[in-house]
Amino acid sequence: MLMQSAVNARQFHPAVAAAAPGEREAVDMMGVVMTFKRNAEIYGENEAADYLYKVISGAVRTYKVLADGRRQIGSFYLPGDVFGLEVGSEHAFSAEAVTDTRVLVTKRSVLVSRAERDASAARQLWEVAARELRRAQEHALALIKTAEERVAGFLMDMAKRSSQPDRIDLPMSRQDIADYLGLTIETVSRTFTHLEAIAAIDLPSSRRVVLRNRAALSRLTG
Amino acid sequence: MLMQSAVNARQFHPAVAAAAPGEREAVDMMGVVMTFKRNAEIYGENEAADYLYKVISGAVRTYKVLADGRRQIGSFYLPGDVFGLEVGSEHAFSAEAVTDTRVLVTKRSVLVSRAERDASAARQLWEVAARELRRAQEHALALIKTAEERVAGFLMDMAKRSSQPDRIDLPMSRQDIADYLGLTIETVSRTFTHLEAIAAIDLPSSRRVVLRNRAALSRLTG
DNA sequence: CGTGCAGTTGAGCAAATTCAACGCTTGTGG
DNA sequence: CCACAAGCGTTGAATTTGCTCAACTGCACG
Repeated sequence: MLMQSAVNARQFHPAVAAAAPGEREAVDMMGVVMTFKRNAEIYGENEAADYLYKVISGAVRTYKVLADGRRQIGSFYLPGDVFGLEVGSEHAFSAEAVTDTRVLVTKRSVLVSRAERDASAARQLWEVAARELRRAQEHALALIKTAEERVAGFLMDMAKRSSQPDRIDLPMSRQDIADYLGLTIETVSRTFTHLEAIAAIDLPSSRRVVLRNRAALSRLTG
Repeated sequence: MLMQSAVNARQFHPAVAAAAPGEREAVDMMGVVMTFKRNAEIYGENEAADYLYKVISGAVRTYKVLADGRRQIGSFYLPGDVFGLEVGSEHAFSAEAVTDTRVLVTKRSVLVSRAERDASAARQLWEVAARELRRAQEHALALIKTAEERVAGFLMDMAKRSSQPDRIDLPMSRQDIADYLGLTIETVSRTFTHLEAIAAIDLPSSRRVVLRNRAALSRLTG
């Protein structure tokens, strides 16, 4: 299988083709596993959207940079999440690894042509797009709220996606959170501190959050 | 055709079935035309999303109301725009007519089953979803910007969708615009006035905007 | 043991909101 | 036909929220 993907290297992601054989690992016939170091670019805005990605471990952020340097993070993707599906032929956002990350990479055309034959594959593809739409809608909804509501909502969302029910290990920096929520790092930091002060959360370390009072937190959500 | 839709009333929108024959008009086999008065509800959040709507004339807003009464407008739909397509089985937003509005209503299942046979119909359906996703992403992007950037961007967007190149007839109130942009009516009003003061726009009346300096406006877009 | 990065905290400031008053248009009833 | 109420929009003043600028801490890594 590994040898076969070497033979078919041209059908995979450029970085896959370039990688030495030992750096990639075939998982099944649906794609190859790639690893990205912290902050490494996975793809760039306006690049051809020829591949779909599924996070195996680590975390990914998609983002845009405005003309004046402001950065807007579109989404964070955690293990199990699929990203890179675009409505057009090009990526609308850039994607980077937040931490060292392993992703399963599959050629989009393979999935699309399979979807044309297999209704359940088509439905899966639709599901990915659907999730993306819902995410964007909820993100827009969050951005009309106050700083405290945004941060509380972010934590609730992360908790829901976390493996442990009430503990969150944040893979991303305060700057990442700020750029996702449309706030400054200072405001995010202050809000974390404030949420700790009112006993809604605990902050054993800056990247670890324990939900101490879910009810209070969800009341702050707006 | 009109009589036939009367016979098949059960497959149409409840309001269609309830309407007297003279109040609806069949356009083609894809659906029936319905009219909604200013501020009339077209569908509600959490209702079954069994129909697709295409604006013929007028304007439509989709929105959610938060627990504390704040309203977030998801989108405005102008003639030619399709709305009501949801990723799940229920509407994520409510929809209302902004002004007296005529829409073409089609049963979703009809389009879906056609898409299963006809690839171009499938592509059209995908296109509608794609536009919706792009819209939501751009909306989120707009909401991290300053008030002036949001308003300028909104006007540029409306101008792009307007029939006349540099003149916009706004169908919606300042409150609608404010709820769409995540601002207050006062801030929207002040920003309009300010844009007029710097000669970026003219305001012959409160609902009419003339773009006087597109370059200045797009510079303010961020 | 420094150096650099990430995060926190404080003080002052700018942007947007809130509260309030007022003008204009529209529609309605006397 | 006029008077007046209601809705919409604008403007002003005070207040609040979040941002900017700046200093400082803790920690990891060379």
